[in-house]
Order: sequence, then C-alpha cells, then structure tokens
Amino acid sequence: MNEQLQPLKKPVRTGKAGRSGTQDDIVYAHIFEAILEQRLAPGTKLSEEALGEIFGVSRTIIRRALSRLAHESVVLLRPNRGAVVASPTVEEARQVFFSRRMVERAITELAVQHATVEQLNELRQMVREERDSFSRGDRGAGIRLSGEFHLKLAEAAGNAPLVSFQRSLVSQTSLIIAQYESGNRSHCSYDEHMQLIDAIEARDAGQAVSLMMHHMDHIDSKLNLDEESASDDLHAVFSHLLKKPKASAKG
Amino acid sequence: MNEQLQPLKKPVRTGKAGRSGTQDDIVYAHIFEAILEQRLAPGTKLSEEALGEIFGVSRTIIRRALSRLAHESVVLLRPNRGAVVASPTVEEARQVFFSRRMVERAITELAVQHATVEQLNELRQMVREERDSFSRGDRGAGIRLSGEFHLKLAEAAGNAPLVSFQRSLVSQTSLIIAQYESGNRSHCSYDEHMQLIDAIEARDAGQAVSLMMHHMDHIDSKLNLDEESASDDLHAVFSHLLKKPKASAKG
DNA sequence: GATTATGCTTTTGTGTACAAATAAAGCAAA
DNA sequence: TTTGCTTTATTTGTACACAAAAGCATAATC
Repeated sequence: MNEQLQPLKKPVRTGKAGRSGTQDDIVYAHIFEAILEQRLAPGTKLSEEALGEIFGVSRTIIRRALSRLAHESVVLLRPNRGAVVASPTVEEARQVFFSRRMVERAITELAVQHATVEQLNELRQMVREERDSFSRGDRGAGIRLSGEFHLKLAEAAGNAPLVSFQRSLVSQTSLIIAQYESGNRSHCSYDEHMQLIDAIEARDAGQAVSLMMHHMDHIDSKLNLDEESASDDLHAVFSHLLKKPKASAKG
Repeated sequence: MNEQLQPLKKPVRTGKAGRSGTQDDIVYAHIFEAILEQRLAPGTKLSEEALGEIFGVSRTIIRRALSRLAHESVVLLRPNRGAVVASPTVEEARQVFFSRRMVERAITELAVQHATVEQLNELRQMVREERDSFSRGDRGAGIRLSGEFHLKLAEAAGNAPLVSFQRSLVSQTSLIIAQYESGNRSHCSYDEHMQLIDAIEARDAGQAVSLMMHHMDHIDSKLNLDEESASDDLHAVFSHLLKKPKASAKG
C-alpha cells in the first residue's frame, strides 16, 4: 500500500479539465478516463485514502475531484458512505438520451450559424483521431474522443450554459455506452461525424439537424442490457501509472 | 469580528438544498438567498474566513458551499483569488435565456404528459406563496419563489438531467433578474404561472407551450441595463442572522 | 441454528495549521 | 505628484489530525 505516482503525470489528453494544470484536474481526468475505458466498473467503490495514496496527494484533492465527478453524475456520492462509480439504470439512460437529443438539436442549429471554418477544421482533426483510436482497437479512447467531439461542437455553438450541460450529458453518455453498448464494434460514429461537419460548413441547417438526429438514433439503437465486468482493484486499474516500489512488493 | 450565528438556523425555505439538513446546505442556501435578494451585490468578494466566522463553521464548509454556487455560475471562483458574486454580462444573460427557452419548452411538453394532479396542486400552492411575497413587497422572496416554481415544474416533467440543468439556469436567471430588471414592479409572473398550470392540467400541449414561450418573452422584455447597488458588507448583509455579542461591540 | 446486540475496525466529515500566492502598503526616486 | 519597487499583510491552497459515523465480525441469547 505504499505505491506512489511519479510527480503526477497527466493523461493522454483531457479536453475536459479547465486549465488542466492543477492537481485536482489531473486526478479528475485520470479517474474519468479510467471509468470511460472500463478499467473501473460501475459500482466500484472509490476510497478517498486509496486514491490519495495512488495519486500521491491528500484526500482534500481527491475529494474535490470526486465532487466534480459526482456533479456530472459519473460518480455517486453517498453521505458518510463514500463514492462509487455510477451505474446508470436503463431509465436514467433514456432520460439522458432525451436531453441529449434536445441539446444536440440546438447545438447543431447554433453551430450552423456560428461555427468558423477554423473550428470546423479542428473538429475534423478530432474525428480523424477518433477514427484512429477505433482502428487501433482502443475502444475506450474512441468513446472518449467521440464525446469530446460533441463537446467541441457545443463550444462552436457559442452558448456557455449549453456547453456546461453538454459536458455533463456527454460524460453520462460515455458511461452508458461503456456499460450498455453491444459487443459489435460497429461504433463507426466518426463517419457520421464527418458528414455532420460537412453539412454545418455548407450552412445547411436542415441537413445538419437531420444528420445529428440520425446519429443519435444510431447511438441509441446500439445499446443493450448486457452487464460486463471490469476490475475494481484501484491499484490494478492505475498500475500503468505506478512505478514499482522495490522489486515486487505487491505481486 | 467575533460575531457568531446561533447554532445555525436555516433560511425561510430552500427547495434547492438536497436534504437541507447538513451545514453546507444551510450555508449555501443563505448565501444564495442573500444574492437573490440583492443583499450581496454582483462583484462582492466572498471571503472564506469572514463567511466562516459569520456562519460559525470552518472554511471547509464555506468552501464547499462556494464551490457549489460556482458550479451554478452564481459565484465566480478565481484560482488563488477567491470567490465573488457573479455579474453576468448582457451576452451571458442572452445565452441563459436561449437555453431556458429550449429547456422550458421541453419541460412543458413533458409535464403535460407526466405531471400528476397532486403535483399540479403543489405548484398552485407555490404560485400563491409567490403572489403573497410580491404583494407583501418582498421582491427577493418573490423572485426566488418564481424560480422554485420553474424548478418544481421541471421535477414534474420527470427528467433528472433536465432538472439539474434547470436548477442552474434558474439560479442564473434569478441573478440576472435581480441585476437587470427594470424598477417597475410589474413582475406579475404568478398570473402567467397559474394559466400555465391550467393548460397543463387540461393536457393541452400546444396551449401550454405557447403560454410558456410568452412567459419567457415577458421576463425577457422586462430586462434593462441599469446597475443597482447593494451592500457589500458581509456582516451587514447577514446581520439579521447574528446575535449581538455583548451590547454594542460593533455599532 | 438463527437473530440480535455489542465492540472493533475502517472510512468519511470537519477543523485547523502551515505553506504558497496574491494583494496592499510603504518608501524611494524621478 | 506620480510611478515603480520592496516589504508586509492578507487570503487561498493543501495536508493532516482528530471526531463521528458506518460497516463488520464476534458472541451471546432465544
């Protein structure tokens, strides 16, 4: 139980954490990523002390990160009983998707009006990264990048409250997909993403919204109710970040 | 600087704080109420230590409350520079109202489908309280209750993410109204609220949505850009909660 | 053998001390 | 008088220690 992170390295790519420099942003991003990539299964207990030890920070920092995750409904914070990875029910998933349809429609319309060519090119670059992740077989990163695409689109729409809501919805959606999506790796959302960007650049609101709604339908239709298992050992989950203490202190 | 609250009494009515029992819920509610009732002007610095002393709790609790307010964009949290009451710009106000129109439309449609008669009666009771507040001349409470009406309606719609987003939007709207609404006290929103409930009870979606959109228009049209002043002395703002130390230690 | 009571362990909640960063004040020089 | 710098003071950031609550296991009783 005395493993420590090196100075505390931030993960591949965040996009979510504000200035992504402070300790709690880093912890937040790591835990979030671990959840999305299913290294942390829904229901897993997130002990403050254990996480603090793993990341080499005090419980204060962990607590802030967990609080933030709880606010996005990715983590459930039970008073006096600690935090667990959220396990959205089918009904909760349905509600999230309802809200997402609403938000994505609004975002698409706004993006058609406001998105700059520069922003659209950045979006294209993100889609390429997303595609690469899936073709590498890195499903976790793919889901995450897909989410970041939708978040970036929200930013291009230029409405701050919508961005904030979208962030929360995307997080929850990612968790739901990670939990419920059927095994067929046909998550070729990047193709639909590209078409969407084209429609927005053409300033064709009708077409863009139509594509977005179909995209939502596709995501929706891929869900099923299989429960998959993942590790709930915090040390194992974050082992790739740990430097071995002596030689084999925990093997 | 040695004033203390009695055991820590919660404000009139919260509706916002979860179980509204824990210390930080109480602190949150008090500060939020003070902002809505314009006893705390936009831009006012919210010192952790001062607030801690006033409420008789440690900075830990204050910090959580501020963090929560910041997440609703009612308070601005600047790293290393403390918290201030948010002062939404005209553009930010515009964005909030755009989002609200979107959300209120969805909520109204869902409420027509799902709201029970019991919920509608509770809503009517809230509108009566709102009306009473305005007739008493208690503008702050009126604005707050008006916001709580919209939040309760969101709950009746039965979509959790929407409720959460609505909470944030309502908070911001209240702040905007408190800051920008013109002096004419023609804030007779309670009348429109009553008509809305009737339309929902009649399960007339078209009429309900139409009323809601007009309601939004009315709120919108009442805004102007006058800046009003309010106290920025924390002790004065919360004086009604303080018991006098000895006889006249601070007069 | 099942069930409830009780003490023990673990984990979270809160207050506080110390470190770091920022803002303020004072002073000097132009 | 004003401007810039140095020093001081205030305020936030983080860690830690102690208190309180929940969970767990053991044991006793029905």
